[in-house]
Parts: sequence; C-alpha cells; structure tokens
Amino acid sequence: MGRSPCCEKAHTNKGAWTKEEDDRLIAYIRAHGEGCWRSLPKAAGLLRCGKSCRLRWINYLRPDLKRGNFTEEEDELIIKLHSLLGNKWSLIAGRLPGRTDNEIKNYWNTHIRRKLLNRGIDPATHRPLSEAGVHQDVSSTISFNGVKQENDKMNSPNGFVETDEKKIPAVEESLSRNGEN
DNA sequence: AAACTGGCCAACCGCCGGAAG
DNA sequence: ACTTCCGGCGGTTGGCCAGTT
Repeated sequence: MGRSPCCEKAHTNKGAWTKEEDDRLIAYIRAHGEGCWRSLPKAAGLLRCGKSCRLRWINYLRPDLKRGNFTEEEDELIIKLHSLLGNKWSLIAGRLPGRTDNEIKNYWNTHIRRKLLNRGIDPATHRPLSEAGVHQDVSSTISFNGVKQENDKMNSPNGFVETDEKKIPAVEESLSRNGEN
C-alpha cells in the first residue's frame, strides 16, 4: 500500500492563487501562526492542498521576503554556496535573508548557470569547462537531472563526502575567509 | 500584425526523513 | 520493530510575456 495523498485532490483548487485565497491564508496565519499545514486549508476556508498553502506562504506571501532583483553580491554568494553545497537550495536560501529556495533555484537555472557557462565554468562542478573535456557536449552540461545529482554527491567539487549538516561549519569558515579578503 | 521563440517564475509532483502511533 | 503520516525538499512543468522574425 502506498502513501495516501495529503489531501482530497477531487475537492481542491489548483493553479494560480486568487487575491481572495491569498487574503484568507494571510489572515489565518496572522491569527494562528504557521504549522499544521494539513488542517490549515479547512480551518482557513481554503479549497487547497496543505502543501500548496505552505508553498504559497513560504515562496510568496511571507512578510519578510525581499523580492526584486538579485544584487551582484547575492549572485556571488549563491555561486560560492553552490560550489560548497551543490543543489541544496534550502541551505543556500538559509544564508540569504529574504530569499526562498524556489526563488534561488529559479534564479540559478535562468541566470547564474548561463553566467557561469559564459565564464567558461561548468555550473555543476564549478570547474573550467576545458577540464571536463574539450569535446564535451554542452547540452549534457546544461541538463539537470537525477544523474547529475548523483554525480554531485559522488564527486563534490570540493571533495565533500559528509552529510550536509557537517558541511555547514566548513561553509561558514569558507565564507568568513572570503569576507576577510 | 501575426506567428514563433525563448525566458521567467509560480506552482505542482514525487520522494525522503523523521515523528508519532 | 513496523507502519503511517506529515513536513520539507529538489526537480519539473506550464502559462504568461516580451522580443524576434
């Protein structure tokens, strides 16, 4: 037996959120706080999956979100963190106040990857593209899939093989070193 | 002016780890 | 110890929009 769905899909709305739905969600969380996403939609009078509510709140409605363009400093910080952590968007987002993992993930895929490729750097390994083989098919570098994830784990750019939690102190050290220069 | 193309981004999907029973 | 459930995460999709042909 597989897992049951997190909500009754037949009775939930999907797609873009309306202003009214946003207002209901904001009002409910202001009154009751975050948490218990499963029961939130019913309690808030929303015909949405709990997951959908959580995502909407975290990625769009939270009052502390920065929004707007990324600065050059944020760009470089994301590149640095990605070189250390790989596709751990939530960890990267934790270092960028007011930014969400989804936002950073989108920004990476649309802007930074291209930026690195233009610099001749492989976005997956943060090594010069020439090192990865002159005849490498660029499209394979661009592709973003599970295999690439596995490669990241097995062949982390900086040689990390520990868990992500164990990486954090090294990331902190690396960043502070960077700050001193 | 219409059709096409590519970029952007909000939102969904499926999986995983951990908590609870 | 095992099963079920929930929250969280990363990957992917699809709709919208602006630029180009």
